[in-house]
Amino acid sequence: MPKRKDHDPDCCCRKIRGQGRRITPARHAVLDVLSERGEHLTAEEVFKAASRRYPNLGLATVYRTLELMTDLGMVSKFDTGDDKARYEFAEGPSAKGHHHHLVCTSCHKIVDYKDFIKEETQLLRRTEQELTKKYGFRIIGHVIQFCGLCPACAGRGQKSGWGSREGLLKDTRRGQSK
Amino acid sequence: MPKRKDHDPDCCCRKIRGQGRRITPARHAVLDVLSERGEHLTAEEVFKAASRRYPNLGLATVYRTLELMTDLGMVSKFDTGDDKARYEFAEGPSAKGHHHHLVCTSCHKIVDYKDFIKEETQLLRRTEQELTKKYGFRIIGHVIQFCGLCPACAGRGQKSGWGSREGLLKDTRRGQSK
DNA sequence: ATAACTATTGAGAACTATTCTCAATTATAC
DNA sequence: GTATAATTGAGAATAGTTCTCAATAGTTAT
Ligand SMILES: [Mn+2]
Ligand SMILES: [Mn+2]
Ligand SMILES: [Zn+2]
Ligand SMILES: [Zn+2]
Repeated sequence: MPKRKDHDPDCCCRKIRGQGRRITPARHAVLDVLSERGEHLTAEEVFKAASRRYPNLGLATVYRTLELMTDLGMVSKFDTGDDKARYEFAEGPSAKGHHHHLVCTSCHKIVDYKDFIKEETQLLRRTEQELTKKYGFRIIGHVIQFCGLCPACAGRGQKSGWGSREGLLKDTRRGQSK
Repeated sequence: MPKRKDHDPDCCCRKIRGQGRRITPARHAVLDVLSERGEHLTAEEVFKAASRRYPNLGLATVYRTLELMTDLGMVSKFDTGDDKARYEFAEGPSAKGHHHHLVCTSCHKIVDYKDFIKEETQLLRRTEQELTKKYGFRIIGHVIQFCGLCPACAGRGQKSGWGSREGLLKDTRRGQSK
């Protein structure tokens, strides 16, 4: 049996409506995919999956819908360093609640974690206040992400794109590695 | 008088040499710009500035050099959500030491901050250990970034690209705003 | 239900930061 | 100096995302 949709249509629709915005099949399809097909999806992945359900969906519409959802706070958009934005539900029953990401800079595997989230949240709140007072920013969110090598990639010394260190360097020189 | 170069050529050169790598004028030019011209520079900005010094520098070379420096850990690369990677010195006299960023999602102003860095570092270290134990990742680095609206942008309700919330929504509809 | 209004859509073109290709150059070791 | 292979510049190529625009279809008022 198919996974159940649990994005709570009523709640979502209520949020989407407003400012003259409309509920459309394309938007439903995107929401459905996001709630059924796990998380950390790229726009392309959302597009492929949602197209099955709603065959003449356009890729541009997926981008537009994801942007809207993000702006509404229903979806969170993030980037793991592979030049493809990723999206996941930020609220509603299928959302995992507030969590952060551990990313493999080599294969781009993403792990959700909540360890120390309590402490983090506390520290973040204090930091936010300090930053607001000091710099006058109206703080809206934060990005916390650890990067490293997953067990598989750590095994054979992989090159990591982000913040890698000597010893893990890609060999960019010509010639065949004898 | 011009700002002094303070990227400590000896230290840098020592790091660059190795694995058969070479010191070249192009690499020097990039290093110089990075150490003299402040931080948070895009590749294009580095290119323009470095070209003045070394007129037939190629943009591709700048990208290659910045990637190398990043891999060597001399430079840190980050992204503020405007689809342009930014670079800054990570170590050496001109580096500001470990700090994090506060980013305006509207005008992309970047503020360095060190508030609570001590506490953050402590928490991060504990979290890293926990994550390593639990998921087997070899952790290499982290990204911590607050996003919000700078005083100027907060003034007139700007749209923020990342994690914005209702009330700050861009009006995407057609027609002229009466 | 019907009509009017206008937000939304799909298709493809356009955009743009970054990477790739390759012959020519040049830093380095001997 | 010579030999070797790393590096370079120029431009082409790539790829994720945004834009354009005529056509379509939610929504609201009638
Ligand atoms: Mn997640
Ligand atoms: Mn900085
Ligand atoms: Zn991996
Ligand atoms: Zn701003």
